[in-house]
Amino acid sequence: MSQHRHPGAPGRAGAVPALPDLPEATVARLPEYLRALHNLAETGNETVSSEGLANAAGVNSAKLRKDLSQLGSYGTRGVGYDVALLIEQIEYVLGLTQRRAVALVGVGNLGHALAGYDGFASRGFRIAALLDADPGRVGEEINGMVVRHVDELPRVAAEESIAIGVIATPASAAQRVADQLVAVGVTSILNFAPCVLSVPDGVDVRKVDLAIELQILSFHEHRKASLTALPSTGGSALTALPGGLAVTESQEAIGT
Amino acid sequence: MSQHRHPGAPGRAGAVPALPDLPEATVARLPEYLRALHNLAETGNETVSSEGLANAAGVNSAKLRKDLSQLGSYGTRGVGYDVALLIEQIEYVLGLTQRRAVALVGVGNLGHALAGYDGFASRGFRIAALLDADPGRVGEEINGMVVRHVDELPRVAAEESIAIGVIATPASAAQRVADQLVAVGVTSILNFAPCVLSVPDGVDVRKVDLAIELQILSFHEHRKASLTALPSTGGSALTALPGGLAVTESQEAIGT
DNA sequence: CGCGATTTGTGCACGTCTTCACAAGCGCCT
DNA sequence: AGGCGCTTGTGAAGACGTGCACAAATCGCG
Repeated sequence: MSQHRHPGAPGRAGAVPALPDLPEATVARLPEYLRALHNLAETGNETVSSEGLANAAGVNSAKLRKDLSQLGSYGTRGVGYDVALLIEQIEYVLGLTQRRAVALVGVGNLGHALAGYDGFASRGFRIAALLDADPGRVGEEINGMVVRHVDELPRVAAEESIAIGVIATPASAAQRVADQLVAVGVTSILNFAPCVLSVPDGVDVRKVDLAIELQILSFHEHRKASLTALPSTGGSALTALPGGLAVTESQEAIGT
Repeated sequence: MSQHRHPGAPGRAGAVPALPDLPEATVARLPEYLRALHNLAETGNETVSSEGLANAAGVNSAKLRKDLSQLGSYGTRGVGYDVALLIEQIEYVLGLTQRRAVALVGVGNLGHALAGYDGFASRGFRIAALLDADPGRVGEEINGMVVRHVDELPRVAAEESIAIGVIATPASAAQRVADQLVAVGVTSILNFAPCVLSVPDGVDVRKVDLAIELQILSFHEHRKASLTALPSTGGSALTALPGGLAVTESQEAIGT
C-alpha cells in the first residue's frame, strides 16, 4: 500500500498509519464525499476538483478542501484530486477496508426494512445476525437469514466479531438490548428507538429518530407560514441576494 | 388558547404568533425534550427541574435551560418547569398543534416500514398518501392505505394540503420525485435516498442516510481500535499517539 | 525555459454553540 | 416577616465550525 505522511504525527518518522483525530463535523461529511466519489468513479472520472466534488456532495468547496486537508495532502494543485486515491484514503480513515459485521436487534417493522436494505452491504457492512426477543419471530427467515433469539447474543458474538449493534426495537426494550450488546463487547451502537440510552464510557451511540426529523421540518414549515403573514414585503422578494447570481449554494438546513 | 408573550416581537403588541427564530441547534433538540416531557407526564410528574429533564433527554442542564429560555420564560425559580405547559409550548413552537399531512413516495423496502411506523401518527403527523412510480405497486394496500401512482401527486395535493414530502425511493429517482413535490407546492422534504437533492430557495431538505450513520460509527470504531494498540508494546505499533490517554469525556459522539 | 491558467492548502476573521458560574427569584419553614 | 435552600435565567469565556481570500504549487503551452 502507498505510505503517506499523515499530519497527525509530524515528529515521529516511523509511525505508519496514525489516525489523525478529525473534527466531528468533518467525520460526518466524509461518508458523503465517499458516496459522491464512487459516483464519479463510475462515470469514468479520474480526477475531480474541489469545486466539482463539493457540488456533488452538496457542500461549499472551501469546506471540502479543509476537510480533505485534515486527512493529509492528497490533491494536486492545478489539477484536483485523484478519485481512486481519495476513495482509498477515505475508506481507510473510516475503517471500511475491513467489512464490518453488524448485529441487528429487533425485527419488527423497521428491522425488516433494515435487514433488507442493500445500502448496508454495498457500503462496507455485513449484517451478521438478526435477533429478536419475541419467540414468535425467532426462526423466521428474512433475506436469507434466520432470526435468532436475542439471548443468543453471546454465542453470536463468539462466532464472529460484531463491530456494531443496531437497535430497532420498541423504546421499552432498547436499554436492555443496549446493555446486552455492551456486555458482549460491542462498542458502537446505532439506535433507532426513540429513547436515550445510557452506556459506559468508550461506547459510541448514534441515534436516528424519524419522527424527530419530521418535527424539525414541521418547525420550519410553521416558521415559513408565520412569515408569509408579514404585510410589509410582497409575496415574492424572498431573497435579494447581494452577490447577484450565486444561486442555490446548498440546501436550506441539511442539518446534522 | 393561552396567549403568551413571545420574546421575538417585544415592541409590537398586536403581533400574535411572532415565532422567535431559534438557533438550529436548539430546534434540533426540542423534539427530544418533547418526547422526554411526554414520558414524564405519563408517569405522573407535574413539574420537572432542568436537571431532571436534561437527564431524561440526554443533555447538559445548562444547555437545556438556555434552549428553553429561547422560547420565553416558562420555568419557576426554585420549582422547575410545569410539564403540561412546557409540552404545550414546545408543540406550539414546532408547529405540532395542527396534525400535518405527509406524503410518502416510494413504497419499497424502507417505504413499507415507514408507512407502518406508528411513531409518525403518535407524534403529530398523518400519512396522507402513499405513492410509487412502479405500476406493479400501485393499488397495493399497506396498513389500510392504497398506493397510488406518483403522477397523481397533483390530485393528491389538491385533495389535502401536503405539508411534508418523504422520499424513500432509490437514489436514481429521488431528484425527479423532489421536483414533482416542489411542483405541487411542498416546501419541506425528508430524503432517505442516498443522494444530494437540489431544490429552489425556500424549500427545506433534511437527509437521513442509514449507511452514513454506520460509517461514522465505523470511523470511531477504527480509531478506538488503533488506540488500543498499545504505544509501549512494539507488536503491530499501529499508532503512537503523542497526546497520551486523555480520552472519553462522556457519551462519545451522540452526533446529529 | 518561462509564463499564465488553474487549483490546492491555509491563515484569519466571524458566527454559532457549549459550558461555567452566579445573581435573581421563588417557595417553604420557622 | 425573615431567612434559607433550591432552581431558573443569563453574562462571559472558550471551543468549535465556516467561509473568504490569497499565497504556493503544479501543469501545459508557446
